[in-house]
Amino acid sequence: MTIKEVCEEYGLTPDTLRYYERVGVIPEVSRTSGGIRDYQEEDIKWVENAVCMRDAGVPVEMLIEYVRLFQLGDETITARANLLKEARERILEAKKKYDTALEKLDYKIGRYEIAQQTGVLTWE
Amino acid sequence: MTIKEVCEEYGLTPDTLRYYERVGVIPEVSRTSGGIRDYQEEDIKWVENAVCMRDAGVPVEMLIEYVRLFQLGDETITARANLLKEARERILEAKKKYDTALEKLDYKIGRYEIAQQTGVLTWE
DNA sequence: ACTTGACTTGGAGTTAACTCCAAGGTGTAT
DNA sequence: ATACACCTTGGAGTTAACTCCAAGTCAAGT
Repeated sequence: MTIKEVCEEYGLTPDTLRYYERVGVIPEVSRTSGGIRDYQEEDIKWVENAVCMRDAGVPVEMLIEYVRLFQLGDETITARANLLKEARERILEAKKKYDTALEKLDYKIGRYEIAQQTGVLTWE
Repeated sequence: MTIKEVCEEYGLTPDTLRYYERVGVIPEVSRTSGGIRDYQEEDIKWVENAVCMRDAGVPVEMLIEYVRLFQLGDETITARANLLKEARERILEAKKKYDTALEKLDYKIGRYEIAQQTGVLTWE
């Protein structure tokens, strides 16, 4: 799979994918004899994972650390597990904040709905 | 209320609060005769709102636009309502992605839990 | 063989959202 | 009235995460 195809699949730009590889968000990608990236299933799994975690706000730094530990082998299993748990905690925290904001927004939007009938936004 | 007190209350730095005011994330704050910020209830509501929305990933640009519209008065009620709805949609989208990531993480963490007993991470 | 378009690298540039700094003013406690 | 801590502004600097660019290589079609 070429870099373009992977990008289309996951909604990234080639620059972003190359950047991910360069800084270690994903391990080095397989190449053709000519040096052109040719993503294998394994590579694509890493990409998918990176996209998923980035979409959930997991910092690039954390993904790099995970890949680094992964490449060190089975001794780092505990460390990797801890990293994953930290990521989960962060996401849960963020989600809580999102819910607070949603409540606020729903309340406000409700008030605006009424205001749009009357043309005036009352109280507060 | 001084800038420091507000900061402690909401977990911001004075620089951030002043920045919010400067770029218009919150309207101009009340001052003492000497020119020092003295946050009134009204000002604090704006701060609270800004913090809540920023924590949910709503971009500064969007908050600025909301404040701008607010200051234009009741003609902008529909525009403001639309802005709020857009913010809500974005947050809902983000939350979905967070859930996807959480599922993935929970699955992985489960596998790591097993791996930690055996010392080896099998399959995949 | 030649054109064309996509790919390569290393490095520089951009954007959003702060964060820091210098030079000076304020205000309360000795 | 003089420290002292904290406040002010305008502007510059930083950080994370891309994003763009130049100069060159590769590969598919004619």
